[in-house]
Amino acid sequence: MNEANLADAYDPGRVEPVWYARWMQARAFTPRAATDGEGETPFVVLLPPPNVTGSLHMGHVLSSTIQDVFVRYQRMRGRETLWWPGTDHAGIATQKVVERGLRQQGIEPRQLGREEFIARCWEWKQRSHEHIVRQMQRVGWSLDWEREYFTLDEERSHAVREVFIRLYDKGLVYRGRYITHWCPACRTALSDEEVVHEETQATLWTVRYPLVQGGSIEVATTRPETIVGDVAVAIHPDDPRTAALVGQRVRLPLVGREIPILADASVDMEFGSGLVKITPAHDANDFHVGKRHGLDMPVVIDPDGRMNALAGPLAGLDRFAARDEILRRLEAEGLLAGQKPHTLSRGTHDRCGSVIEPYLSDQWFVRMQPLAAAAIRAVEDGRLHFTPERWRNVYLHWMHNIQDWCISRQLWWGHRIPIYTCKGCALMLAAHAAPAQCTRCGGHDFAQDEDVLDTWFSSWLCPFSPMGWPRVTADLERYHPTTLLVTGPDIIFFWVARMVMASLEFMGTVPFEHVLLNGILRDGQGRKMSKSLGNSPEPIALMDAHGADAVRFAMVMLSPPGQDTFFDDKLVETGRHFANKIWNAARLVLNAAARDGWDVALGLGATAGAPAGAQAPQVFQAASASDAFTQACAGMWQDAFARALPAEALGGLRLEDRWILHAYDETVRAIATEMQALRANEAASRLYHFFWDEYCAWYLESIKPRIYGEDIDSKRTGHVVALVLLAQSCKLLSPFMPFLAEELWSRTPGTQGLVLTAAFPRPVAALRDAEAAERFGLMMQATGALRTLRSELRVPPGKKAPALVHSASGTLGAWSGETGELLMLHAKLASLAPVKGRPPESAAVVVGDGALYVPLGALVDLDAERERLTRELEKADGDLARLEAKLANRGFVDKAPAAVVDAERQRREQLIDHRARIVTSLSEMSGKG
RNA sequence: GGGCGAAUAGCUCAGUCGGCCAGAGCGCCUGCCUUACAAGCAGGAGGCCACAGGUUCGAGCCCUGUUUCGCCCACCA
Repeated sequence: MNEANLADAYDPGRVEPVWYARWMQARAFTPRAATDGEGETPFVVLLPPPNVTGSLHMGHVLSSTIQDVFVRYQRMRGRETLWWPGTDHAGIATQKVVERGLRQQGIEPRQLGREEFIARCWEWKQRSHEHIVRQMQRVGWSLDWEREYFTLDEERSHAVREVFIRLYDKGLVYRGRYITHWCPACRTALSDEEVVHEETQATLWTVRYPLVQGGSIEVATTRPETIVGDVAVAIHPDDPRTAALVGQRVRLPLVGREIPILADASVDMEFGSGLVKITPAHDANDFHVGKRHGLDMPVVIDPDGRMNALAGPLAGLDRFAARDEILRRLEAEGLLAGQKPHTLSRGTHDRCGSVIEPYLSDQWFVRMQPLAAAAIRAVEDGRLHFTPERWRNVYLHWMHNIQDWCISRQLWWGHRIPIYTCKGCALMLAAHAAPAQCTRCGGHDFAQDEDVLDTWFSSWLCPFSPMGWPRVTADLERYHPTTLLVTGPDIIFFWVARMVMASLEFMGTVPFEHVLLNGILRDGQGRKMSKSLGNSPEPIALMDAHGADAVRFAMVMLSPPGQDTFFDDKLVETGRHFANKIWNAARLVLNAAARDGWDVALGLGATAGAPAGAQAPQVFQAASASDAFTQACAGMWQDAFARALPAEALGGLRLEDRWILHAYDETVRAIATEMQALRANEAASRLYHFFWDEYCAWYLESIKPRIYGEDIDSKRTGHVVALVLLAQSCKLLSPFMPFLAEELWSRTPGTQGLVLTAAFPRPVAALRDAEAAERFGLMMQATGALRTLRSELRVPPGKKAPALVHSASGTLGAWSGETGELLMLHAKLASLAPVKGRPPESAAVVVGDGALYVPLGALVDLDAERERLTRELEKADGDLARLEAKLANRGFVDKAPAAVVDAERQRREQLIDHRARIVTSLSEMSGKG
């Protein structure tokens, strides 16, 4: 029990902090054998490992809370459930953070040396890890921390090396000198996926290249600074100028070097001047031209983005400064023939935003096509599903057009490439450790590759590396493949697709059965929430302000699968209000029962030992310590939901009891359906509606006279149903709002253990009661109509009005008993008496098979009432006309399903009746008024 | 240049198999501090379901086209 008191207003800050530790203590997140007939296959979810140096952002909160909802739901259903946590070493991100920290201390990272630098990274990782784990626990995620891994720990490193070695030996990993994306700020190569392309306004310059034989040609370029790296000028073979130009040479402006003009079909004749400069070392397209024609490939830019010695007068300048400089010089020499604005798609590094430099260097690659083939089949033959389904096409399109994966990074923090080169004969061997002896020359001296692997080269093993692969462990056999992966569509290529390939290659199975893509959170302007934009609210601060449960509920309810969500702090208030509502409803139910004394409230004998008295919350606590009481309650809960309520024992269920139990059962069914379809948002909505509108607004209001009244039987039944449904609601709420659910569960008598391990409610056929649903529905409808009437006629809220009821069937049976009593309560009626016809000077409400009349007395003027009735008549006429037209349409009557036609006919009868009674009311009123 | 998504109340969004009068939260207006809750209760206003055609007895939903916005992919210098 927490310090929060049921007498106080809800304060999540006092309720939430204690529970996570209790759950851990109970080892509630480690998988346990299935119960409730929940099959043999465990429900396994892999947490997308957050960057260890990062901190939680709203995207994590959304995605992982959705996971938690499914995990908690399945766990409560009785399925063996495992949600596997881990953190990612995040190569570039972490290295940059540590570098920045060192520079702030005046230390230049590269001078520190590799080993020392890595040691600093580990220190930083240690601190950072603690921070992010605390954050994850704050949100309440039910992860099995006993199985936590780190993508750079020893076991994962072994798996990474093993995978590299196997791929290398199979010829799927190769080293080569190719153009790759290079980040000059991070001084490393990148994969295609790490480059974001954006449309940019640039300039297309036209530069005059003098022909050696005299005259000149014009060449268009957006990158004049690379002129120093040009090795040729290309023209399309079909260009009419080809015959005259090919074979000629031009003299490079400023540089003076002579280069050939050659023909290549990749040139677009329509673009620019139809002549293109070829810089193989600094342009991907030019690289291919260079390959085709066997050209030199001089690198003129250094890894840090500055022009190198080959750039002559530009040497030492940053590439953009060099651009300005060369333009100035070209201009001065009259070689700049023109310039015009030009939009181009420019690549930047997704981590640091620097403009990518296409760069020729030696890198390691994974040959992807052989791996992709299996990954395509797995989706095409249905072993792997996407929700929403359209993402399947995104995945397949990428797979079909897959490019080789550049996996080497010129960094220190990461998995060092397990390649050892013999210093004697240059033989390269892939191995877990330095080989003792060279297999070719017998040498003993080896040098390990200096580079590390792309972070994703460890992440793509997550479906099996946490389980100890390549060792065959019990966990590997039991929990691979996993069941569900929930993640954002932005990492389908980075991660999802690659995991599929890795699992198929090394495990022979898909890594998971379902992929649920959650939406991306956007701010009010539609921008993706990101740390760099600073437009993402700080989740912990949000939880401090509103409670973790509130944030969780809001995120889940407001984010349908695969749809981007515009997020606003205000949305979280919906969750906070709901939490508050739940708390207050529990206060009402628990305190009311306690006030009556638990023995009375629950029909236990006076010997049960539950003290009665005024100190409600304490009474409640003391009561739950009583064994006899606890057992009695527990039995009752069980009876209630295993075999329907023992109605007689409770003194008989009243209409509202039967109705709310029916509504509860409907909700249980709906939630099961929605969860099955992976629509957690819909499940949350159903729960919200049930608890707020049905349980609180109608049911609890209905039973107040009973639980505050004198009739013991009636009181008792009300208490029991209210308490039972409170307990059941705690279970329903637990996946979504686990802290509050746990707190209230612990305070509800008869509950045992933790709610997160309680059995999730299942539908109970015996609770269904169509008749109660119909009668209560009628009462709600009449209440609504009477309330509107009161409001429109300006009856003071405190004033109770007498009402008369007329039934067309003549029996008045429907309104004579419980229905009438409930109506009097909700519509604030002083009395409800039968009447044959419409009394004079009364307002009428037409409902069901009869009408309700409220004598106006001196309350209102008749004109207002006449006006109101006239409006209602117009509406009825409109409805009727529309319906008549529909039924007069032979096409509809002949072709629509019989049930639909019947329903419409029935509705017409009702409407005719309804209208007639309005007309009667009006004419009587005219007669009198 | 290709592909995908969105367009529904003032705002943010649901709307599942085409079938009652299109819903919710927030905001707005009116009235209520009614013994769980003013973080609340009751009532209300507010909609050419982007536009134009089509299919159908019937369309927010299916088809075709158009417009606007967003995203992804792509080696036009």
